[in-house]
Amino acid sequence: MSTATVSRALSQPAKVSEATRTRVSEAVEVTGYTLNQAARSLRQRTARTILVALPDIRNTFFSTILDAIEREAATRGYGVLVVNRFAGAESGRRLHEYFLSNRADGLLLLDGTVDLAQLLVLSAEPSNVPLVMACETIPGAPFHTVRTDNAYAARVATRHLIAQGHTRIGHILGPAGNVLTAEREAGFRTALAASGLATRPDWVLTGGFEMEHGLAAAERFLALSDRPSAVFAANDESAIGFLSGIRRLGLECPRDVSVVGFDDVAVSAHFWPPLTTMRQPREALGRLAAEELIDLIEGKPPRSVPQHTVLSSELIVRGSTLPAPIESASISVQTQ
Amino acid sequence: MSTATVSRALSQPAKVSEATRTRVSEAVEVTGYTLNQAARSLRQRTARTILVALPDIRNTFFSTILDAIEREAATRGYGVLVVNRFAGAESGRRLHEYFLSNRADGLLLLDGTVDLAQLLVLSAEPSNVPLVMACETIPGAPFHTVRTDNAYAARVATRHLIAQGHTRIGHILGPAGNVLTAEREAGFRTALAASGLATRPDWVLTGGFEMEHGLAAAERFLALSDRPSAVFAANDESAIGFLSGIRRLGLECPRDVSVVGFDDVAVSAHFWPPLTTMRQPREALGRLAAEELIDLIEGKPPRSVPQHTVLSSELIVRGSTLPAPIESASISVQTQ
DNA sequence: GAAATCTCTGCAATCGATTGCATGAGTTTC
DNA sequence: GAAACTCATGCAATCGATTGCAGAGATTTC
Repeated sequence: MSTATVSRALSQPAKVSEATRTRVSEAVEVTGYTLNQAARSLRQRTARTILVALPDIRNTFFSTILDAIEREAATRGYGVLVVNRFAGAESGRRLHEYFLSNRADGLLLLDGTVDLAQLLVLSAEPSNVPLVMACETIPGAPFHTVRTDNAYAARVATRHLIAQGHTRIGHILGPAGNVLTAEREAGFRTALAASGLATRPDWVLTGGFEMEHGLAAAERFLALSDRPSAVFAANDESAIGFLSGIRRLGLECPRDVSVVGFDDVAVSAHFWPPLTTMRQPREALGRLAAEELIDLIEGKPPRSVPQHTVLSSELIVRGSTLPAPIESASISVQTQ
Repeated sequence: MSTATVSRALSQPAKVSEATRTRVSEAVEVTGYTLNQAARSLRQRTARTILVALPDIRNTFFSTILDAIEREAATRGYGVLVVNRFAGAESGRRLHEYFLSNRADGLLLLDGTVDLAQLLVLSAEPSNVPLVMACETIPGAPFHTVRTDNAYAARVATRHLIAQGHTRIGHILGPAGNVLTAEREAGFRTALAASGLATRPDWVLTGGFEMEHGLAAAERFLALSDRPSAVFAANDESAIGFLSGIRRLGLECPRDVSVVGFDDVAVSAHFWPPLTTMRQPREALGRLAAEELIDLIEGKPPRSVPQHTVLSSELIVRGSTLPAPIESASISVQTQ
């Protein structure tokens, strides 16, 4: 029997006779044959692998999404190559190295701080690398995206504080230069403006997506002579760091300040106080992004126009937010 | 110029003349040539990729280790394929699929619940897949390992409670069938025995490595008529879930019960109360495991005897443990 | 019953980088 | 100056699965 027949028996069973198929499977069983993926990749110009590039895998937000991506990819027969801490000077070279070298068939990019020019080269002729951005996107870039409506969700979070009577509301920013930071800050400001509330510059604290950033923000918060009664943090990690910081310095949440986070990572429900937060549909984000990318790779249906999937987040109210204390409930005055 | 010369110019620069080398690099620059990894893999029977199989990437403990692995692999020019939720019925087939198919050159296994027979087949003739186990190992299995001394660390954690005067000490187990669970329980029991303390069966609570498990353990803890004054939890997640659970049910740590965790994940320092815990050197675990595996793959030096690297953990004392309350300090009676 | 059609299989080229061997040019040795 | 040697390069085979094409045999059509 020729190798051609064996190949067909394994890859396109419909093309060979019942008898041959059986003989082949028996032989495979006996000899323990396995396909050489490298040879197939070389011939088919396909790797059955996707590359996932993310900013920080240690962050639970991303690791949950990676989990979902990996599961979706596995069910469709794709392997997942992971590149962590993607942003930075090296990212261009690394992209180049991975693609056009047949290691991966497509790129799932979870990092919005990558040089757009590099990405455009990659996704255009002649390489034409299928590319999907998820979570963090680059506004206006011609790629398929899967994300949540961060600005709207930030508005919902802020409105929750306003609905509780807070009028003095601060914000802990995400990392500088990150699109999520900008979107969430914009939503925060929109919500305040819509209620006729002022945004005080010194109540918008620089921060980041890690607990240490929230901790540092707490120190600056404590140093304020006139403090807000509520704070919206750009994500749960910074909220947790912030709570940790103010507690060390003698304040208590929600007695002295209400806090809303963003993401609803696993620990938020178990923290003390349990964290009120915007829950992002992380499992769906990862799954849909992987689906989208693999559809693109497999070219069905051929989509020339970038597809934008926007999922929505959900407000989870827990113990870290309470109605504003009486002395600051001057809301009735302001809304007249 | 022949393709052979180009190949040599790129892979073994010493073998070609200065002039040719320059011409090749110029041509590469101009044409934007990149190596086809699939072709190289096919010819060299090498993928420059390692496979990392782990039980749960969402767990920060593992995601930090994966971060370290990825960094080490990247500096040595290796890609990282990730397979999550590895254990279970499918693991045998998946191993088979990935290896012997030239997708990866070696396996870094962070999951001790995989069928040993399958692994032995994989690592023996004729496939000879390089294999390193890290964190979770299989006792007695002939593989290189990188891990911490869990039993000893558990003893240290328990001794810390004993040193604070606790005599009534409970334990929240890890997941059933996990080697870490067994080692940590053994260390716990050894420490108690060494101090002449009894182990009460109803104080050893079933648990797991997730917060929900700690939460469930808290309910069983609360149901006890006679409770321990301190608890050693198998990891930080279960400790956090436990703390969350007892708080919901009206108890307070460390007033009513002291708690020690294991791992020192990022949130433990920021939790309330800040968690006393055994810090595992996660970065080193990941880095050394990756180094070990790649050395093995590259065959230098050829090691026929499995190498066992054992790192040590460090007790981080924070606010979740306090000296035993007076009424239970009947230690003087017991040690007489 | 001849022609047309269909089904299955084999032949051989192909993907692109690597590498053993051979060759020719240049250099050293005695 | 001939022999021995070094060095750089090219030739051509190789890795293993896939696939266009062709041909053998079976089946259907008129």
